[in-house]
Amino acid sequence: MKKAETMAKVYDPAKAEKRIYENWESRGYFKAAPDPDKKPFTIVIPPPNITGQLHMGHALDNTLQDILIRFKRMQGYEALWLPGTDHASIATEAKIVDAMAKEGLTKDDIGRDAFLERAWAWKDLYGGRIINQLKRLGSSCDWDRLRFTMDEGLSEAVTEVFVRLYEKGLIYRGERITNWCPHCNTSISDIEVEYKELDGSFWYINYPLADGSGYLMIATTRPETMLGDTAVAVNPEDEKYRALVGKKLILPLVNKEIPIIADDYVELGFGTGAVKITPAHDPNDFEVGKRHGLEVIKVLDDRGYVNENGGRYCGLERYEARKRIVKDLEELGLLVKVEPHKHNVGTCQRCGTVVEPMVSKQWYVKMKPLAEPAIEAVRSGEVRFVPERFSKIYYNWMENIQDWCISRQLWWGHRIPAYYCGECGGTVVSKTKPEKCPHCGADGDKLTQDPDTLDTWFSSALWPFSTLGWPHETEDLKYFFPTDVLVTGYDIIFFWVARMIFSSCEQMGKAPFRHVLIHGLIRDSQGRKMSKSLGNGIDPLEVIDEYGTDALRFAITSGNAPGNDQRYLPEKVEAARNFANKIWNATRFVLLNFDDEPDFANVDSSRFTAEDKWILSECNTLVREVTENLEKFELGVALTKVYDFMWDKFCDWYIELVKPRLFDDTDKTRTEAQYVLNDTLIKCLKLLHPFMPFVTEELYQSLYKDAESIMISKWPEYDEELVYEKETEKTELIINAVRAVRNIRREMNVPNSRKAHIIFVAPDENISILKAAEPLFARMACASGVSAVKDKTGIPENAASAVIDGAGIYIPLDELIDLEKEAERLTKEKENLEKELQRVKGKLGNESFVSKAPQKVVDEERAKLEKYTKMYGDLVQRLESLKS
RNA sequence: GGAGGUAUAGCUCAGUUGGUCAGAGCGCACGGUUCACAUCCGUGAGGUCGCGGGUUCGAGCCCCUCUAUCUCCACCA
Repeated sequence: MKKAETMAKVYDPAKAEKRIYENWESRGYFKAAPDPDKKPFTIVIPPPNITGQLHMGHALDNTLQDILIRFKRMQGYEALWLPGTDHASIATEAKIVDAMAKEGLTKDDIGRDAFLERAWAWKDLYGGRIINQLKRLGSSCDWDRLRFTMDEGLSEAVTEVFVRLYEKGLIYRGERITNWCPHCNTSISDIEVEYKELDGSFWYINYPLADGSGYLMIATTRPETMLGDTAVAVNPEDEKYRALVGKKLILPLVNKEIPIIADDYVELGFGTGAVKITPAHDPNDFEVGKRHGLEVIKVLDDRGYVNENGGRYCGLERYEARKRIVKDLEELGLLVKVEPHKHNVGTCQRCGTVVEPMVSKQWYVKMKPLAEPAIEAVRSGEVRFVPERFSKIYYNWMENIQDWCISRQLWWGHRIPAYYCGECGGTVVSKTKPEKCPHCGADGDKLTQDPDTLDTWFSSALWPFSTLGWPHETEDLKYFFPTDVLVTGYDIIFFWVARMIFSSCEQMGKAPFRHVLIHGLIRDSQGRKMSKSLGNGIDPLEVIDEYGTDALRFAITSGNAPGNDQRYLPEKVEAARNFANKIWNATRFVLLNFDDEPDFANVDSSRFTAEDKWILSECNTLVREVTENLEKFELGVALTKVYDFMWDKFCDWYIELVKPRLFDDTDKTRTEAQYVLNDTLIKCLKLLHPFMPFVTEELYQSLYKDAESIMISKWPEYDEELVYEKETEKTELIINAVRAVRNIRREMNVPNSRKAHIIFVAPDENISILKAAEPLFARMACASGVSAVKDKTGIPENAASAVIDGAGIYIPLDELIDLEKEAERLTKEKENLEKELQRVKGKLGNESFVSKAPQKVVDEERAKLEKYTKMYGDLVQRLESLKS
């Protein structure tokens, strides 16, 4: 029995995908190892969070990577796609804290060790989930190399880098204002703060002068911080206040004296011109305070409650304190007015809580020296952003970079390798706990390690080399590093891409990858960001269940420009599913028309017909273009080309054109048709495989008896032999003729059941071609017969007609013809042609066009002129004879 | 305040180096039960490529102004 007879009429992805994936995996096709005979091609995965669930962003990101990896693997590269997961310290810790809260437990209740035990258990439980979801996407990662940011090797890399940077003076510990999240209870870095515009108020408050001579009015959006005020500042140029500088104010509610100082920071003409200075809770005020030697008084604790410095407000939550303070000021008559005020408030990226700027002692990475080589790496072209415009965003950030706060008051993460001596108070940074304090010689047990952990991005910044074995000089590292492409969304350029680049420049002396392929977001059908709170997220796994992985992959990688956001539309997936089904049926057709054992050994290329050579040549062009597009990361363009070729050229034309030969057992070129069908289809499947791995594999296996797998088959190559201009012209003549006939019949409302004779009036060289195509016209254009003649004598008057390049077409329709309608139709045609002619004539009549445009373009225009003139002449004649 | 994106058919979007580039899918109209596929086939209608300038022999594509819209960064108490 033929294979095709066992194929269902409709492709069922659910049946195939699991089996195929397991086969790939068990045969070890995803594995990569250094091979001196091959060139490496490496991608490291953006490690998903262990707490993560696959979402559309992952689907897109990983599909793109898989396309590149599969393409390169087929091209003969040693293609490594290195997978892994990220411990995501703050996100994971928050989840575990939440889970514990349900049991009525807090971190402090169970202690650090027990907490970490829970965290690891969590990782074991959920860390694998996302991996299995990635597999359902068809991801061809080398799973044997699965890494985790907190596994032993990567932790070693983290410590190594920390110590190196510290020893170089690029990591320091300092007391500064940091963004503090009172909910997560940790410091966070600048980029972890998201600004949201919120409705707030401006409170205008009178601070009494100490000498009782009046008041100084200030305005604030955070009245509770006044508890920590240690001065009021005015601009030194401000005439209004010049006399007050140096005088004292009584800080209301606290009742202590604070000075009036002059500082440029205060902007003339804004607000009241006087600014309360709270060095402990505002970055600008902190700087002012430093300049003026002001006392730094912290009035809030880590949880956002007023502390003992807040006097009678001590113990109040910050917003509760705000209310009370405003009320008290009002009672004292010091509150002048309240104005509504919209302002941007920093919130915690993770939990959304309003961030409190607070002075605290944290570890920082000094960024300026690290940024410079990282900027240079992009400027020199060592790293290229695709699309290029994202390098601007990168520069913009890198050139204005602030020091990076890397310590977190969390437990889940890499512990900071710093030790403090209980004897002398000295600090030691060391890969392992020192036996003695190097400062005072105190015994090792006097040394206590910093309780804090590192920002999760500190470890992911090392990902491209830590996963390959660094700091050890491994074979993998030598072979696979630097990696080739990093694929990620633009939302993560600062968090990750930039940090990988400077970390790699610093540690490896070169950039970690050559290309950064940036993609956009997948939004909902209305263009909104998919989010949990909106509940508008689409689960890729559900889409896969319904339409298949290939359909999803197709839908999200076609029809959008690199770096642009796209909307998720179910219709798109549906169209993609239909395409998978289309090629399924095309293959089924090809197989149905094979003999049991098609013997391609006997194929004689001299027996190839015009349409054979046409499709071979078109397919050859396709191979070249798709390969070029993929090399340039123009994935969507590449995919569209394969789609158009397969559906339009291959299915709608080539298959239809060869049907007469296939259905006729005695046809002398039948084997050649079978061969070309097979050859073209296989090339197409290969070109399509990176995008739609499952269906292409399934079909490839059907076509090839002993095929191992399409994913390790050889990528098609452009063949200079396969260029057939003459045959292409011939075939296009047939195609255009068929189209024209169909058009006429449709316009004339001729039912398909009514067959009609077709008369072609054509130059000698086309006569035999058209005549020979009689069976095709019969099949494809409802022809009862075809004649091809040199001139119009003898053509019945009541014929519908059309003019194409290379032939006049006449269809005698007797009673069916409506002469007026026919004339109308031809007049429309004529007008269109006139327009074209005018355009071409105008161009060629323009002397500067003829002299300045490339010869090729001019020649093309001349050929057009000739063609159109001929067609126009024919049309005019036809119209005239109609009228008479 | 700074930077960037987008504006093309009713809808969602392509358009790779300026020269058949005015396209696709969906939708719409009309017609198709012959043996690959109705998840299909065929035919067709629909756009002065946001406005206005400029460069060029030639611009959807390059430059400038403007309008609309989105995003990122910074953030004045």
